[in-house]
Amino acid sequence: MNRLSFLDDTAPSAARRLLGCYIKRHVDGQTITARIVETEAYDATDAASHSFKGETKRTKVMFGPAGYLYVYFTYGMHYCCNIVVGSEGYGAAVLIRAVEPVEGKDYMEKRRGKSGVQATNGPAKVCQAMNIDIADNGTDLINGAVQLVEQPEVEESKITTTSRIGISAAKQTPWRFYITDNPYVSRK
DNA sequence: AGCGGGATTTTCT
DNA sequence: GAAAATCCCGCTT
Repeated sequence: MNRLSFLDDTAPSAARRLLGCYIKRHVDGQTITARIVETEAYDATDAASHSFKGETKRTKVMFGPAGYLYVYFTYGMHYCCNIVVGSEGYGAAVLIRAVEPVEGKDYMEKRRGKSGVQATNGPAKVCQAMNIDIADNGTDLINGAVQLVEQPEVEESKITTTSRIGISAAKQTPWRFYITDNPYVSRK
């Protein structure tokens, strides 16, 4: 087992557990670190998930083992990144919807052309800020240019659970999680 | 503060 | 050919 064994869990459990963890990005000769503050869970039983209708070329990474990065392109101009969770062969992942800059805040604000919470309070904003695109799809989160660093679990009492944003199917499923009162959360 | 539309292209039917 | 796990800007209250 590796240090990311906590990802081998159901998508909603892993999504809760990922709150507070760090994403480290190695790019342009520097290290960028961000704390995950908002997530959404998707799995194969879920009509809103890319994996719902089975594996395709696009969702191949989702069906692989946990601990890899799943990046997809959408709306003709945006990338969103997910952390693959659960068993190999089962399509599940957790969307990173918002992060709080820990290291390299200037780099992120410069790439975004925005400052403060506007730099990283949305899934496509996170990717733009951290310079993540389709070339990073399938990255190993232990050894790759994008890494996941486990942090102490966020207390259940500090986590808010809601329905997900921006989907048309399974709108009621309460699989969105965020750190209550964190200013970088995309929306209440 | 809230609503509505436009941008822009990959992916799957 | 339509939809898309979004963002930004402008217009109206």
